[in-house]
Amino acid sequence: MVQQTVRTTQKDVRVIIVEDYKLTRVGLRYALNEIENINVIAEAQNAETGLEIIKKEQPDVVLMDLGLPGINGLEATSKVKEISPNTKVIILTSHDREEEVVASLGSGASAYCLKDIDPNTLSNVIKNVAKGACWIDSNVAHLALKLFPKPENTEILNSGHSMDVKAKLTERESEVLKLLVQGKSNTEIAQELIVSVHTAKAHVCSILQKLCVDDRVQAAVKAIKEGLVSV
Amino acid sequence: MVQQTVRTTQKDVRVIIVEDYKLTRVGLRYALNEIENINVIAEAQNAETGLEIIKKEQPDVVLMDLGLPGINGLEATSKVKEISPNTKVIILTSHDREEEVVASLGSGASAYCLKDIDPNTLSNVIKNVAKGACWIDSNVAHLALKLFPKPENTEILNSGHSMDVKAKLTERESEVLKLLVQGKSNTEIAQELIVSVHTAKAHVCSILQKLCVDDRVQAAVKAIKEGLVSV
DNA sequence: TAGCCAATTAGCCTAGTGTCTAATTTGATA
DNA sequence: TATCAAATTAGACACTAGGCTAATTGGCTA
Repeated sequence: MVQQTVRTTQKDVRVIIVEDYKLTRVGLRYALNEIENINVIAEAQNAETGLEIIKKEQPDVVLMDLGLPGINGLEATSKVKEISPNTKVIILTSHDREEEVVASLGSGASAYCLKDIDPNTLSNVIKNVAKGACWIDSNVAHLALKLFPKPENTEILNSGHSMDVKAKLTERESEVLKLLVQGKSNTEIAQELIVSVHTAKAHVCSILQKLCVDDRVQAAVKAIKEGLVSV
Repeated sequence: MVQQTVRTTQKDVRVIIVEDYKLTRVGLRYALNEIENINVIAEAQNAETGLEIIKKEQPDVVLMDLGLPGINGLEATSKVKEISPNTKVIILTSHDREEEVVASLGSGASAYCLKDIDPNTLSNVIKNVAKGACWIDSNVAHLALKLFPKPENTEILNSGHSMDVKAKLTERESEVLKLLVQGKSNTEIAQELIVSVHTAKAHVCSILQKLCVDDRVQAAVKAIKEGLVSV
């Protein structure tokens, strides 16, 4: 099978590899340098030296191992985004633990690949991530996707159907809920909305009833989980 | 440029297109049927008929437009995951609003593409999404990525460096925090851990101090935001 | 026009919260 | 061994929260 890709004016994606195992490093470099439009400009076997090079070179993409000695891949990823904000980070690891996937993306990574990825796919990922895309390996994607809040009441989006179970909050109640999630007390909410504490309490009370929860902590958690407020 | 892909034993990815504009539908079908290993088995111009076909055919992938008449693409995506859980949904739209991106992924979509995607990339996305991967278009990926909690204290993951600002929670405190986020009162926490209320309060108190917050609502919100607890 | 609902306010009462000081036990570390 | 941190418990105190009843106002609808 032959795929013809027409990319005439495309400039090279400049890549740096940070990986402690020499064998993997060399293998990666070899595989990627076969690919047109990808240029591995440097390698590092630990985060410290990797960060130095990245600061100097400001590459398009960094391939980052998670299990590095010293500063680990996660911390390194955060640092990369500090010292070279336009550089995209692709995590390349053999771990498939949920915490690591989520933490990686939270640290600023744009992609998460397991090491058994085929080189062809990896090269496509590199090119697309360089442009800003996000990619998560098929073996762990579900772990990341389940984090997104289910839109049960995003009024803007649904066409008036469904909206079944939960009674909609009034506009005022939504305002109160937002402040509640910010950790404001009833007194603070009252001050912010320029109403009496009694009013604030009344709103909170009906929010609790509508969300079917017992107290404001549960209300806050539910609001975040279901995307009722923008976190 | 020529990419050689070795996929001898790969079976076809069965695709259904749900899109109201005939022109786009036909164009998509034409473009995708050019690609090896992708087989567009049906089209629908609205969600209702699309869902019927999907229920019957149980395809590998659905290409879903967001702006459908009647049931919209988001609701349709949720329904797809109900009637055919193994079918992956790729959102194909021209919208780039944050709410829609997040709501799509929350509704069960595995990928979000803008309509100006090049067919070659789309075909790669289809094949990889069919295997379980997640893909987000370069123009909107940042909107989704910023949702992931920044891991400021994921002990398991960091190598002992940094850990600067916030004091680590003890094991017991983490347990308490977890219950707190579930909306449990101090009394309930005490019962669950088989300790006195005083103990529970003591733990909560030190959690508040370590997280630098004033009350348990803020603690819960912070815990969720920073991924200190699995939601 | 009558009725309903959102929003507002008030008082009251019980239960829960957060802070403080103080003390004991246990396991790990220097 | 001496010391330290974590976990535990207690009492007390000032607030805060949540539930209840009740009343007023303004806007929308049957």
